[in-house]
Amino acid sequence: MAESPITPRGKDFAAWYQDVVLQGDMAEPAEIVKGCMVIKANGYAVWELLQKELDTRFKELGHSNVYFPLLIPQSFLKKEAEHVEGFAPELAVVTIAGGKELEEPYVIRPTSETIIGHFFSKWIQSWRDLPILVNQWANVVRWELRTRMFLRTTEFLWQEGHTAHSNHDEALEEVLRILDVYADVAENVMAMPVIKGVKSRAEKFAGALRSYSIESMMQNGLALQAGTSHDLGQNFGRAFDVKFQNKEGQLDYVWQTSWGVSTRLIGGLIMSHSDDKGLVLPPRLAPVKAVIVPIYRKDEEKGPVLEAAHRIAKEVGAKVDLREGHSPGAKFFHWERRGVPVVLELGPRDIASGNIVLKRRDTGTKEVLAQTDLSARLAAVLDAMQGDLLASAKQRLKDNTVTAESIGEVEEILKNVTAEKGGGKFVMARVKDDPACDARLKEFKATVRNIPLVDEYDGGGKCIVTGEEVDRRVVIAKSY
RNA sequence: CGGGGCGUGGCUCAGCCUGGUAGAGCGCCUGGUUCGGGACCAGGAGGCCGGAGGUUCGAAUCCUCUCGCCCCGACCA
Repeated sequence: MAESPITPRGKDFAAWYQDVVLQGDMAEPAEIVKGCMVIKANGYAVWELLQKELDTRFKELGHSNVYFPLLIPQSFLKKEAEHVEGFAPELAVVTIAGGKELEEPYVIRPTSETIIGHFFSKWIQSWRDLPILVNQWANVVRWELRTRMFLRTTEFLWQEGHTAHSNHDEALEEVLRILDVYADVAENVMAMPVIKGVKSRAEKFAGALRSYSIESMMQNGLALQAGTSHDLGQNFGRAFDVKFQNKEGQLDYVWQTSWGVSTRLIGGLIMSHSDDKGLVLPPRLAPVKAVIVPIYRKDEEKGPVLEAAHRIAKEVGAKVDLREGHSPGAKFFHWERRGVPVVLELGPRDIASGNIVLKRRDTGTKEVLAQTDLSARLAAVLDAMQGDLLASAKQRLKDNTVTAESIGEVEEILKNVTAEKGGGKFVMARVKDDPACDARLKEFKATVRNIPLVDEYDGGGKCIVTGEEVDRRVVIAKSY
């Protein structure tokens, strides 16, 4: 047996991840463009499926898609004090265009709150213009120091929703509604369980009043922020003079929200389910759900096998691997690495018996069934796989979540955790929402991931850093 | 930007110390035999050794400069 091209998870989780991305034909480093990647057909197809799931939900909630410019006047970024401070280090700036130095440089958008604020101020005069609910599918650029494919690249794809409301309650409702959409897609489409919560003040989006996130746990126990939804308050309204006249005839600044998920989700998907044999995709996000590998020795076997393969493929919506010059074994490995949920083997023996062999990607189990039962059985298997992937991810999250009662205990649990070696945990401990406490955790490279919206633990008690009373435990972890 | 490493066929690398006709494995192409978990045989294509300068009769190899990439640290969806 040939050596696997994939580093086992236990040996080096980071190397394993790279191998799975590459071998699964999801993406490859751009090389010639620092920190960027090429998303390949198999990866982009997953993104398209995710886009469809999200887009449908956004539209059901009344949002419309729009598109704002990639280039943003540099001065815009500076209008919101916290925002510029947060993004300044990672901006790419265009200073020359058309062969001439620009009077005012453009930044390539790292996010679009500022330029959208500008247009909101033009569009909004009255409470009757509100709410505005828009979303854009776009690319953004953030000059990151350390990149990893899908998880953090210089350029990435995402959606950013932007809404404006006449009061804070309504804006906050929007923020939480979207957080629910994200959690729904993560759990029910991606089979990736998440914890909904509020970011600590130290970790919130630059310019937001509060940020909310969904956090998930990867197989190495590291946390991944899978989506964020921001309550921007009136900060951008003030910065961009987005005013409206309310029912009482008074001028007020709008209350805004913004929210996004990115191609990072694909990284999360990979690190949630894949194994040492390669990519594992939940059926709902698998571009190809089943592949038939035809098996034949002699020419007189080839005809009937291919004929049956095509007929069955049509019936159940599978793809037939017709490549010449590859043995069936090589084909099995090929599709396995690419995360196809089900591989169907069809050879002379099956033609004779009217059967077909079905192999499930996640469990590796094989079953022989009558061709006539395949359609129903395939649907059931895909359904079961979707459910089982979520169940096992939930179990892993549960198994690797612990409580701690002192800062020393937290440090002891997390100090030796790395992306390569793994061993990460979600440590539930009481920590006050104070940047000084976040700083204390940072001493051993851990962060407050979020403060869960739903307290599933034992309520309030004393902060392990300051000793002050807090009302619940927060999620502490090392993260991507 | 600090510390470490690396640039040689498409990929992974050997060769460099001790200068003398550019190599291996994988992949690719052709033909044949194979095919129920990574097939085999035969033939073949493919490289100004990252770039520039220098030393030398002669440089992948020695010297100087340069460019780029990867890893570790400080920032982050």
